[in-house]
Amino acid sequence: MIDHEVQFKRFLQKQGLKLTPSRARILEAAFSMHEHFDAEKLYDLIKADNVSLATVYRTLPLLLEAGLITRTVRIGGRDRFEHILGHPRHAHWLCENCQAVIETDLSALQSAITKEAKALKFDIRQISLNISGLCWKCKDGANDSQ
Amino acid sequence: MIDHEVQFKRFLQKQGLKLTPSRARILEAAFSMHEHFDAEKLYDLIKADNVSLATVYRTLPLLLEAGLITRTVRIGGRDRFEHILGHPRHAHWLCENCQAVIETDLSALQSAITKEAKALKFDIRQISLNISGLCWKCKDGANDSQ
DNA sequence: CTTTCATTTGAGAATCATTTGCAACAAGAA
DNA sequence: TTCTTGTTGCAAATGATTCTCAAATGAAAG
Repeated sequence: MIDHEVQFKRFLQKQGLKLTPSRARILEAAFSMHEHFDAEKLYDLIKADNVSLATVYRTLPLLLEAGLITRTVRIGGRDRFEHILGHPRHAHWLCENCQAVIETDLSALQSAITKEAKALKFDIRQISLNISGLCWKCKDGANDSQ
Repeated sequence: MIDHEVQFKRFLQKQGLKLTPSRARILEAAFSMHEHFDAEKLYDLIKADNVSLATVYRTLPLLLEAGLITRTVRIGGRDRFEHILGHPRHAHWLCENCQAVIETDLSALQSAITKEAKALKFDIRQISLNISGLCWKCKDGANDSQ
């Protein structure tokens, strides 16, 4: 059993839940994605295995709570996620024109945020830094705004 | 005419649009709120003046583009906004348990972000730093998770 | 293996914030 | 006035997410 599967199983058991085949399949699919994904994209990947979209939606919050995935940007009315494997904390730069998503390291900000958290006595579960605007491509020439 | 109204009018004219009574009313309502608000809350405030919810939804993006309001946190499936007046950039700390929203200054991070933007040649329109987790109240005693 | 009992699941219906289509309007230009 | 273009309220449409429910499954104990 792979590392993150063990982690998920442990998390589920702590809540009296089980690592069912469907859940394992969803987890696997999530970790097979090396970019952002949304519920629909995940579903496309596994619907052949007879896993319903409802179950995908039911499992996503569990993965979130287990700390195995994070919610990142929201595009076109859809929540996007990404798994944590090899994804150190990063900021998302979202171009309003071409919808491109650029990622950058967050470590420069990390310490400032942690310090603030200590002052607030806040227990951080997730940090999400999204900066929207225009990427270098759309900023100059491509004035086809909208 | 108030300052932000002038600003909105100017913005609209630049796109060949007009500052209609409905739009002015929505702008006014948005600036009368001194906390976060969502479309519905705004609508409640002005429906007596015969402004439709559809127009509220149509105007929100305009205010956003004009830089007069920002989209902040998303709670209960609803987008929340806030006007910029007297609201310097800040982070939102969202408690997953009691849904409280705490705001803190962003200036400590501002420079790091600006530096990164320069490197990326990215034209920043909006910065949104949301940190979710547990506030000091819910972190300790209140273990009524979920 | 069988019973028990809580958890899970797929399928489809239901929700609910947000968008859109449309016909009536308003305002400026010609 | 007439043409054109943007605007609005209303109602209907959309679309992601959630819920319902009866059937299936799983773990534990006999």
